[in-house]
Amino acid sequence: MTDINSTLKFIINLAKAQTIVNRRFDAQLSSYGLGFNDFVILYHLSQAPHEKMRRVDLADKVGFTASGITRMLAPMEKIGLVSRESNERDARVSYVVLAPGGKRLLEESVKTAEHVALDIFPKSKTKKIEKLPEILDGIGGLL
Amino acid sequence: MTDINSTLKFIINLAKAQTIVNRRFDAQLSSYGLGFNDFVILYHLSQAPHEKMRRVDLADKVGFTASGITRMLAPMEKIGLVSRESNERDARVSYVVLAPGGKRLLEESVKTAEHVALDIFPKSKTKKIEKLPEILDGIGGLL
DNA sequence: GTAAAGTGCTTGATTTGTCAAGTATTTTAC
DNA sequence: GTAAAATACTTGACAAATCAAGCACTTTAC
Repeated sequence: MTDINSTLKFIINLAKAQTIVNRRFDAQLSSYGLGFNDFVILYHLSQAPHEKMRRVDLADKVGFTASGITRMLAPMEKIGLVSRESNERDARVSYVVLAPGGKRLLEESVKTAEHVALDIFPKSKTKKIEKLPEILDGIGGLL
Repeated sequence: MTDINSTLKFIINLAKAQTIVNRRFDAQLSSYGLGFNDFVILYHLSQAPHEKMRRVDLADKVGFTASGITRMLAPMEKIGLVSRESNERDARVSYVVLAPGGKRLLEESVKTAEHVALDIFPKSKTKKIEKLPEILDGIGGLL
């Protein structure tokens, strides 16, 4: 019967919740040609100063590896959602810039995304959720 | 600057937390030859009556598709962690049974898994965590 | 100033899991 | 009792993301 502590149980639940949430977003956002992660990338870019970020920093924000970011960005670049800019001081870095197409698409899709979010966590739970960030905090930074 | 509601922000954080947590478990459990999801499967089987489940029910518990379960179980079956049993009444179903090897490995790895969990969410947060299941509840059932 | 270490990014090989479709069986409804 | 719908599972084709390795450039330390 092997039982486990409540923290581990919580993490198992989190994992399950996550796969379900992800599927739901992907389904709803697919009409814009976006996956959940694409949406998240566009969102983070929109928050960054000058709407651009180093790829490494973006990876860190999203919680992916650098290589994952390279792979995700390639098609987004091809269809004009993001573009590339270099740094004069440091030839190693290349910025990802939110391109006009990406900005437009983000604006179009944000309502849908918010709707899906509220559909998953109904308003009644919103208050509780606002207290949660402190719990997730230790893991890897938020926002 | 496109801002989004707090529920959507929470979900974005959840996703990030999840990928980080997952990587951490995989890293620690790899010494047992297990991934996080393998561990979760063994755990669910250990909880089930007679330590067996229909594949469909297991998929549901873990939050995967039926096909995902088929794929994950194949190698576990090969190395003797789980085995297969059929149902006399219904020839469509095949049970997944926790095999002795799987039971042993679960017992061996559970301490490590709990340790990782507490490492991620320190004891100080355990009390708060215990209130969380009700929030995740709407998503897809727990435990 | 130059060798060693560190950083930023990309690429090949692989793993993990999805979706859509297919097979086999069982249940429903008439 | 039989046709249609539903259920359980598997499979081929693919998508998404990892890791390990490599390349290019920069920083550190001597």
